[in-house]
Amino acid sequence: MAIEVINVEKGVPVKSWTVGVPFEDGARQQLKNLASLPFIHKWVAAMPDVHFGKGATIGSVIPTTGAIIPAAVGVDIGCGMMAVKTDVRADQLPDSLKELRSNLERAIPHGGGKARKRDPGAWHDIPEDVGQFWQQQLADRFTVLCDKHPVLKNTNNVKHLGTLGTGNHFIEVCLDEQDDVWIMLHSGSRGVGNRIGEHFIRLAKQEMERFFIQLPDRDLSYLVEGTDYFNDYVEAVDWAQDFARINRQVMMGRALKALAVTLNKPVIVEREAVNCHHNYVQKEHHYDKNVWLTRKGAVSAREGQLGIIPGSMGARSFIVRGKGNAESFCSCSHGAGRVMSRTQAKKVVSVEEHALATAHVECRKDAAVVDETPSAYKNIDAVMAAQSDLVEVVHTLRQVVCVKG
DNA sequence: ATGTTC
Repeated sequence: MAIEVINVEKGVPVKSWTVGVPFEDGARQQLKNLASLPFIHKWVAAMPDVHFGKGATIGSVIPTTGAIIPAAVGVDIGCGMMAVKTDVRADQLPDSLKELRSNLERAIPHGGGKARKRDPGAWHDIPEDVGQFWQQQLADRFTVLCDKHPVLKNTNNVKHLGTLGTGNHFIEVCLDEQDDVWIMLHSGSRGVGNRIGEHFIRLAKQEMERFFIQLPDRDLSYLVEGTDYFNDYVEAVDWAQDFARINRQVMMGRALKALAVTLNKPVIVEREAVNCHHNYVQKEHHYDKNVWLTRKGAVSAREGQLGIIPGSMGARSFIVRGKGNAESFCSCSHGAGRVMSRTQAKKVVSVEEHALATAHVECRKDAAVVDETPSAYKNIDAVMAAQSDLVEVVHTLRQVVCVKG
């Protein structure tokens, strides 16, 4: 399998799994900027869905030693996917999927802004299961974080645990090649993760000024290992990643319940759930060194490890198994990758075109979701072909219901 | 992506 190598003057190379999936010059420059930093271990890896993003390129894998770039992790800390296979078969689903969609929409707070003015996509009263998860796994550590960083206090935190959010966050009902029914969802650490991200991005920028460090891009501001801010960030980011994982777990429980209520029968989960981040940083070992591995829009793909690569609304999604490709730092893409921005998509694609492209899916087809239309994304088949040495496809899923945030 | 807001 061919990869593209971009050599960077006074920096490490960029190794890019983008043969057959061209990407824009802006993203290329961002990758070069990253590769020019003095603390990158070996090289920067770019996945086939790579595209321009704030801070660092979406679809990049960044191994660092002695520093972390908070803006490379971004503000949607721990954003990722969860999927389960159920014992339900396609022919057991009702002819009209409208009721299933509305049951899912009722079971899981979603959306924001005008849709719910007082409590945008949040719990009004905290359900018991949510309260328990919070108390058992998140509450104490959050108190510690707030003591050191009071700016984290006035956030929605527990009120957002088990809620979907907005934008490209979604819940889907899909069918695999044997017509077995899956539930798949995409969400992150919501408002509180966002606050953590923004806070430490600001601190990193301040640190750069304090030490007179010049960078090709202020969004590459970093925290230095050993400093208090670094230690606090590692704690906070780890907490937000747990919040995101639990968030998806809570929603999955509720989605399965909504499916059971709709079918008026118990629903059994047939295979172990896959729950993977695609926007995160953690300690990993690569090429004889312990490094901080930032995956911004990339999924871990160690040998045998299962991951989820969603296509766009109306396209197919994939359950994949990692091949443990060392050169990619054991990673793969996190989706199809955008070819146009949200604003551009809304300008270029009509509501009618969007409705046509998603005709086979029970989903919203109004102007507000046109930015998620399939033609705003790269061709998922080309993206999968470009990473055939990173993952193998275990299941190909097609959506039948999609709830957008 | 989020929260707030014009």
